[in-house]
Amino acid sequence: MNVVDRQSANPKDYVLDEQIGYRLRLANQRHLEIFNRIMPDLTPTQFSVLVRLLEVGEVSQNHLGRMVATDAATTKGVISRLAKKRLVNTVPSQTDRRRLLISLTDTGAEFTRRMISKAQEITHLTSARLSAAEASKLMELLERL
Amino acid sequence: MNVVDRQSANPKDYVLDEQIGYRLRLANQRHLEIFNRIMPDLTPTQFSVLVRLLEVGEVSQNHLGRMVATDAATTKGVISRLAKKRLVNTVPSQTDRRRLLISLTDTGAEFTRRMISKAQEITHLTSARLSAAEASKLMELLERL
DNA sequence: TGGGCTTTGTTAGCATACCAACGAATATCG
DNA sequence: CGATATTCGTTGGTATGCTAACAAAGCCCA
Repeated sequence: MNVVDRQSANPKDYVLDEQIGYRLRLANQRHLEIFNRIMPDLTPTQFSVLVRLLEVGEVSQNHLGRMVATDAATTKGVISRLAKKRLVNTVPSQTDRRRLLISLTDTGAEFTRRMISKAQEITHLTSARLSAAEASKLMELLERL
Repeated sequence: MNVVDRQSANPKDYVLDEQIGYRLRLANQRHLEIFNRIMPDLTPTQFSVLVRLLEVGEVSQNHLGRMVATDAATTKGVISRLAKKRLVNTVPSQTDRRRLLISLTDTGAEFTRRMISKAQEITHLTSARLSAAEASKLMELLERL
């Protein structure tokens, strides 16, 4: 069976539920549902921005976006919503007038530290149906992907 | 170390990159990028709707949404965009006047069958960095999640 | 130094994806 | 039968997440 044969196989051979993309979407959907239940005031993306800021301190908006794998346009929206909640500061850089420097407010830092225990619970609940060994195997495979 | 201790661990113990939710988002992002490259005319959700319709024939809009795990509001948008492309028909049910029956057009059915080989390529490329055994292990773990 | 290239942030546009609220139609059960 | 409950589709709102286009600022190098 050559490549062409494999690719032009009968549509019956293509089972949507067995495609990795579809499965990833469903897994993500389940995680989102858990996240929203445990941490209803933040989205996963907002939370990852806060955690990153706790790790690295002050950074420019685009750089921050790169550090959480969101593009510039998305990052802007996330930051402006976090700023509206007074969790982050946004100040223009003095040395590079293109840059907008983002950092946690005191409230934001305290809040983020408090949320981390909830985040651990979210991680725990998400992989609750797997053993510890399976969960770490899953992590490893996702990372290698 | 009791539960409270574990949950209130030092923030340093929480590494964003090791959280399953974050990893799932990145994996999904990678898949999206591949999908978009190989099948630029369709989104993954649109394609899964088409494949489902090929499997089951005519169904109501909400039922179809349930079969691909999207809520009613999302489904409506997806269907109307597919209808605009003339890939699906939408006709009111005669027996239940609330229902809108969705089915593939002839063009849509032919198109979907043709796209399936591309979809197989997408699945293949997405797990290209894993061995066959690892890929199927990943699928199993995602399914059990 | 000056002109081209790159980076930064912004905006507009599109597609998921969710919730909440709603009217219309149908089902269920007393 | 008739009141109540459920289901169906729609709409409006919010948040990601992407691309493309743009101006302003900074960088690089001839």
